[in-house]
Amino acid sequence: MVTTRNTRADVVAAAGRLFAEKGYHGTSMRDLGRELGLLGSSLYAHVDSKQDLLVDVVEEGALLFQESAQRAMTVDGPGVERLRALIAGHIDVVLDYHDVVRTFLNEARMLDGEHRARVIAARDAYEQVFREAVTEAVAEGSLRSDVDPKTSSIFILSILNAVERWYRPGGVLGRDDLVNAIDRFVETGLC
Amino acid sequence: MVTTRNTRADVVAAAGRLFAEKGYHGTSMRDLGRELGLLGSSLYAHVDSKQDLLVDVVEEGALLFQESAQRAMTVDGPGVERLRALIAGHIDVVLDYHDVVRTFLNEARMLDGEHRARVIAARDAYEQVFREAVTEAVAEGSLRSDVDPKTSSIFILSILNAVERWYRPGGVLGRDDLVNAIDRFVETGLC
DNA sequence: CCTACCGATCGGTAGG
DNA sequence: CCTACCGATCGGTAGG
Repeated sequence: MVTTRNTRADVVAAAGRLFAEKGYHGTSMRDLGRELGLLGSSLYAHVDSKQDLLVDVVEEGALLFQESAQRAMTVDGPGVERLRALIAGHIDVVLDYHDVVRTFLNEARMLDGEHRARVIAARDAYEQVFREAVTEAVAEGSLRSDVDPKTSSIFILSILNAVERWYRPGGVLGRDDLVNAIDRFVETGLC
Repeated sequence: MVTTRNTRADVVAAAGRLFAEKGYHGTSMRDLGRELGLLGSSLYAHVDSKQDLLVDVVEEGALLFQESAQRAMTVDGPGVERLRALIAGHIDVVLDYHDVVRTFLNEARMLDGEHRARVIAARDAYEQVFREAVTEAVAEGSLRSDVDPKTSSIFILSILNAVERWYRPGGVLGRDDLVNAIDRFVETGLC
């Protein structure tokens, strides 16, 4: 096996892993170098600063969710179907980009003011897509008329984002089972 | 106003605030000293190590949730009432001990193996109380018979724990409104 | 990507 | 709780 040179993408991916596991401030550039088999100082051939790596990882996360929302909104049919597509798409992102998502959810607050503001704006826009799907589903009669789209969207996203904290692939609960369980819980609750 | 000496409890409380805001690794002992109006080195008159402070804050959080669960389980009547008491109690803890809860939820993973294991055990025991309430509520017919107590409890706790991330007191949504909205969402969903 | 290094800051200690 | 300090580690740079 040849040991090949690392690309910037390799460095960002490794940063995502370590930031997810130990946090941004709990990860040193020397830790990151070790993960890639080089010295901490060598990383500066790829990036200008440690903060740059956090920016890259977090913006990748924001982009993944944005793209997922765009795909879900192309689903035609009733609003409740678009809501289900948003849920399934979110779960896909969480499970397929576990480390990026963890860093996006837990470490974005470590960004400097300007970048943090952009991430918050992206997150708000993403939440807005959920609200619109809920609003449509209420209007078409798929959901109860007294449902508040804002609060409901927060509750749905709370369940979706927490998946990163407890779900482990390969268990008895498969991905489709998970999505179905969330759909069911969201649509009919426990009664 | 007299400037009085800090107690260990003051130090732990300030640590909770800073750990919640900037993370454990993002908070230095000098930051913490500044918060209390003294030098970083002076903190060692109160604690043996920085890790001790994290242990104190996180174990306080674990205790608060444990006590809340114990109170909720004294509620007699149907299981669904105990579930509602668990939900209301959890929200009280989250809103009354915001910083402790944030640190408990986000920084416990920074603990060393032994302490982290204890916190995980406490969290599992707490979740188990939710499962039992759901199981009883299913048995008595308050909740659907095909409800899975384990997954349902995780979803409920996902909503409850996320409150720390978005809810701000003093807004249009009061504490009782919040609890009622969660009860409604959990029991009947959006349909 | 390494060598060699920088000033700053880290958690923590001895002694008062 | 402060003074004075410790060795270790931090993010980062110059030059190759």
